[in-house]
Order: sequence, then structure tokens, then C-alpha cells
Amino acid sequence: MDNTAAWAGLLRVHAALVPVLDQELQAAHGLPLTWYDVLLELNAAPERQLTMGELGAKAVVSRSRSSRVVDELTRAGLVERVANPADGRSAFARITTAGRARLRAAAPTYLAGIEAHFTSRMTAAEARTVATALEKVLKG
Amino acid sequence: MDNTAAWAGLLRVHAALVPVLDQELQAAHGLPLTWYDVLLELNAAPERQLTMGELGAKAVVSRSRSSRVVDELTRAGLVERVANPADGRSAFARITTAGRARLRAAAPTYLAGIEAHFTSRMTAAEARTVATALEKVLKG
DNA sequence: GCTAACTTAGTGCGTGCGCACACACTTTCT
DNA sequence: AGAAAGTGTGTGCGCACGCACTAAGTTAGC
Repeated sequence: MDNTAAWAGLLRVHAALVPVLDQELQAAHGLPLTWYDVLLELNAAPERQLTMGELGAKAVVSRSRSSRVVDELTRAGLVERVANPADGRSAFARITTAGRARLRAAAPTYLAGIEAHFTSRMTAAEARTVATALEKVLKG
Repeated sequence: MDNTAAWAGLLRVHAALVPVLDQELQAAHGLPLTWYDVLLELNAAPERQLTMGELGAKAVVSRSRSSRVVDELTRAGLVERVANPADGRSAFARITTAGRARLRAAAPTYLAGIEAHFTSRMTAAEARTVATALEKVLKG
């Protein structure tokens, strides 16, 4: 095993699992993975809201993509746009109660999928090491 | 740290690093990451050739996408299509000497990028654990 | 206070991607 | 041998995504 094995594994696991988890989530709750990710970030944020810039930085997708996802979520009633009183340029995306309910409903499916396809295939110690190692990569 | 941290880290590291490595590779050698991946698989295969089905299964991209990447690589002279004498439906994609040379030239850039952005941010032991854990995920 | 430089969000546009279909060939069954 | 089922490729099509540009608003400098 050479020193690129970790990176190669990451690429392949991502390619293999993302479509599976996305489809499971979409089949069970009509939520694409990007919607779930955005709702999750908004729900975790203070005041349950973020500007587009913050959202684009935290979420997996780009800022411009985030803007369009928020459009879709707004149409679905899961998110609402709120003017930022302190800065006329930016507007917050805030998760609605319907959005929180939808997120709570979908979470078990997603978590179960992660467990079934990912975490259960390794030991708990390995999972912790993977998490800390990848965390360090992001901090750099 | 909950038990989804490893998966969340994988998603974010993928989103953060793939564009960087792709652009480094493309700037230095005009090779998109998908080209590199396909060339790598072909080069490692017996007879340095694979059918589209095999390629789609091994590479990160889908079979249909592989077919088009092979088109592009053929136009660039890095791969050639070879008829399969044993099965008239399938055709092999075989890496050319020009393709091997291009791959060898690009490899140091890619490996250096992986080292700089990924492996160097963790200990050697962590890298090994990440590799074995992700390997097990793929086998399942 | 007025202007210039900067920041933030939205959008047109091109591109990469996989699904699903059609076609060609192979294998199996009678 | 002929028909039917199965398998491997290529391709039309639509979707998701990010870049680069524009408009609107804010901050800094004088």
C-alpha cells in the first residue's frame, strides 16, 4: 500500500457512496443530499440562519450553487429569506419550522445509511481516526 | 465528535481538495483529473488495456462517462481503441506510449499535490488507518 | 460629504456527469 | 438451426454545478 492509497480510497468511496445515500434519502423523504446538507448547516447556525457567503463556505456546494438551492428550498417552504438589517446587500437564509421538521424526519434515514454503508464497515477506533485525520486536513 | 464526523469529513475534504488537485494537474500538464484517473487504470491493467465495462467499474467515473473520456483521450493520441477478437460487442481502450509518457510526466505533480494538501496534514499512522478503513468500505 | 475601492448576492452560460435508450453481438434453449 | 434472452457500447438528453460578470450596497480615504 503506497502513500496515495488513503487519497485513492477517499475518491472511490465518495464516488461509490454519495449516489447511494442521495437516492436513499430522496426515495424516503424527497430530499436531495444538497438540500439535506444546507438544512443541516442552517439548523446548526446561531439564529438558525446564515448569509449566502457563510453558507457557501460551510456547505459542500459552492456559494453560487447555495444561492440556487436556497431558492428551491424557499419554494418548498423549508427555508425563508430574511433581510439583514445590518447590511442591505446580504440576506439571511433561515430554516422554517417546516424545514426543521423535514430535517428531523429525514435524519434517521441518512444516519442509518451512513452506518450501513460506511461506519459499520470499520472499527470504532478507525472511524475516530478517520474523523480526526480528515478534520486536520480541513483545518490546514 | 459523533459517529458521522468521519463521513462529514470525507465529504468536505473531497469538495475542498478535488478542484485544487484538478487545477494543479491541468495547469502543469493539461490533464484533467478524470483523464489522469483513466490513464492510471489502463496503465495498471494487464496488456495495458480494459473494456469499457471494466474501466467504468474501476475508475471513479461512470461507464458512460468513461466512454466519452476515452473518446477525448483517443483524439489526444493518449489512448487507442482496439477491437476485442473474442467479443465483437466490446472494444478495448489501450494506453499508447504517448499516453504512458504523459502519465509519467504528470505523476510527480499529482503525488506532490496529494502530499502537500492531504497526507502531510496527518501522521503516517493515520494515513495508513484511513487507507485500510476506506479499503474495507469498498470491499463490502 | 463625495468618491473610489471593496464586498455581497444573484444570474447567464458553458461543462461534466449519469440515466435510459437503441443497437450490435453473443449465449442459451428448444 | 432459429428464436429468445442476455450482455456490452455508444449516445441523446436533461440535470447539477461552478465561473465570471453585473448590480446593489458598504467602507475607507481625503
